[in-house]
Amino acid sequence: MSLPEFSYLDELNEVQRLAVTTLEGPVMVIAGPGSGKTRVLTYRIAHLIKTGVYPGHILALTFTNKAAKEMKNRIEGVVGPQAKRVWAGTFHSLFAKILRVEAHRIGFPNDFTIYDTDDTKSLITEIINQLNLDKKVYSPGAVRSRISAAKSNLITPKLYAANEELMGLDRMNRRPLIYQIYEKYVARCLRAGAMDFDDLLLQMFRLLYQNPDRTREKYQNQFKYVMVDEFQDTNYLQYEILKLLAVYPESPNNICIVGDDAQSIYSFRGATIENILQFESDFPTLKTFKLEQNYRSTHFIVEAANEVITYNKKQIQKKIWTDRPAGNKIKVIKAASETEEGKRIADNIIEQKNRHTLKNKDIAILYRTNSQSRIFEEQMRRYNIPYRVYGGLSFYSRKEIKDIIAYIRITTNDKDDEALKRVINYPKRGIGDSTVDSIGQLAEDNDMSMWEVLNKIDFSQRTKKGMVEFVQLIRAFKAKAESSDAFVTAQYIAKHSGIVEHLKADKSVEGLSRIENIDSLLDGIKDFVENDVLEINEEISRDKTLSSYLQTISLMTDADESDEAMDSVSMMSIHAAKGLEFKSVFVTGLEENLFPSYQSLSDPNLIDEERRLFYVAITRAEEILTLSFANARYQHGDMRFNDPSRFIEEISENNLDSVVTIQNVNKGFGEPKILGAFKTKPLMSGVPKIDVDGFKASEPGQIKAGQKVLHLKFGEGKVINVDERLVASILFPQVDPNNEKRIMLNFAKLQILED
DNA sequence: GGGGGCTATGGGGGG
DNA sequence: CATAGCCCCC
Repeated sequence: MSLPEFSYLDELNEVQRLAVTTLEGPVMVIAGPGSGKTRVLTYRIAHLIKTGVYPGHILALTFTNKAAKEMKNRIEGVVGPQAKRVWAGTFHSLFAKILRVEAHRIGFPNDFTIYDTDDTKSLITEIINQLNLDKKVYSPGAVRSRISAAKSNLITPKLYAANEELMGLDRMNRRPLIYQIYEKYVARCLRAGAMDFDDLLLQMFRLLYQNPDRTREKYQNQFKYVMVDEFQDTNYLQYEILKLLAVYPESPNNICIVGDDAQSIYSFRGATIENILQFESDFPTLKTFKLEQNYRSTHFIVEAANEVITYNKKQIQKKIWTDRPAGNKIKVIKAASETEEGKRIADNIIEQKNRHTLKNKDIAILYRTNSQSRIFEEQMRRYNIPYRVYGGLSFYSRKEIKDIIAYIRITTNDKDDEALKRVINYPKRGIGDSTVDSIGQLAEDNDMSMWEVLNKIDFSQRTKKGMVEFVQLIRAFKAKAESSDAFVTAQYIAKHSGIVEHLKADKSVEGLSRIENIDSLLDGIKDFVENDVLEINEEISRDKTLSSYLQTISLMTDADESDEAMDSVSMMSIHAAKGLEFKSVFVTGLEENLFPSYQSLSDPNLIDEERRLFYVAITRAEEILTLSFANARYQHGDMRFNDPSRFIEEISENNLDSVVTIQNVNKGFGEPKILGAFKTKPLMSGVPKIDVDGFKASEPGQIKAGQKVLHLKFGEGKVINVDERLVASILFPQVDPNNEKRIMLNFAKLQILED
């Protein structure tokens, strides 16, 4: 038992307690799903504070703002209101807040604006046009991701042009001039006083790197203890920033990272598991703790997760286990079409709610791509099941909201050309595309912002009226912002920009809801001004300007607005489900070409990432896990017939609800002609008959390569190989004579027949 | 030069 | 199925 003031330590298991109480020096916590990671993070911070560390000296980087908020609330429960002084938030939101104070040191205005993906693409498109390049070859999306990858790896335009590997790849893709677009893009962002998402990291790095004496030292002293959650999803740049903060002569290296290589699902945006390996070699005195006990899920679910992940070769060795009851086996729903998939899931939800007395909010439907949500929404409405869709088109990406925001942006930062382009002719005031283009060209040639051009150049009579109108409008907004608070200004902007008026002309349901959306945006701003919404840190939460508001919402994601009070079924992408848990989870669309996605099929590394995504999906479930797939679905406009996902087959029948899978295999098809078109591959080719009574399992350690063994489901097999994790490759000729199965010896029961 | 309607094309995950 | 680009009319 601990001293009364440390009583929270009694709520931890032994490894958790060690991770919480090892406060000094580098620490790595490898935390399996449901292993109490949040609890460890929370108590570790609480413990730091309880042992005398000033809360404002603790930096805690989380994956979502919501996670940070929850963590702070829980810390507050242990140590009281001083928890508010902890610096907790996402990399992006925290660095944005720091840059709001420091950006002038690296050539940006402190009230820089944040370009979202749309702004970035639109700017890249403009540059492509200015360079007279073909938009079909240089597709803005592809160019953007090359630039993003370069930034995430600290490759400047100069380094890019000098890098043979990158340049060679671009030449191969017939896009040799990406480096020029990159160079121009960087210059344009600087000129516009704008940072994109990658810049929030990159400019933070530059700030620390280029100002070693004052600024870097200041933040090194500020953040005496650094903690990073979901470290497996950080990229090279993020790690380099962490090193600037925590590694310096005489640094105590108080850095603690928490993560799980098996849950790394963001390599597409530059995250690299290499960071974990790098961390081990950068900090040789590192203490590592592995949290392997799963408190979330029942036995069958944990076992299925373990089975699936063994198919990935590269992993940090660990084994997740649970002492929770066996629970429900995993059910597989086979549907004829995506519509039927939706219906059967709705049926199952109703049944589960009755049989297991679940609430709607205990249930989640997960999918690989956001576009799959539509069908589920339709069916939930049909069955009167309340639901909420997370992700996809968030509130702040609606057109009417972006329009108002664009006016606010141009008001707070008149150099923001992307905002200007968005609203200079909305509502219509007679300024057409070619006029806007020529303003853009003038701005480019004179190295000034479009706003400056508007203020300096005389236009032809024809467009003059609209132009003068626009300039005076923005000037009035700026004046209002000088004298009023964010809410009053925003209200003024909404009213005088003409947007609301323009929308009122539209009497349709959509038109009305757009006006309602603008109203709720204004409510949000009012709330921001009046209530002390604590984000990140108490000391910097008093900034109530419009530009501070803009930064807050730019980094807000849908998950951050989740409404716990509502009792509705949650629908979201698997990426968005990371870190969440539900009593019952449906993982849908389990078909080859969809999950795993067709883009991943040719690359084993991408398949492994898809598998980790599947691993994340199934480990969200506490008690009930249901997998579903459709034989046929509309993809890209026409009907496709996909095979069931390989991931279903990677779960052994031990853990599947065989009654449902076997009996339903031939049920539920619509028209027979669909059946004929669907080349079904049986989940298991043959089911050998085995004498169960005579079976006697051998010790896992005794299984060796070359032996002949007996498995209760698969029959006789030959052991090809056993690796150090006690995973055996075994060929079961009766099941599949061509492919070995990977059997986890600690879970599967095998009897040695012949040595 | 600006505005509106029609056809062609392309489509992952997210801060 | 949504957006961009194109064409035609004002």
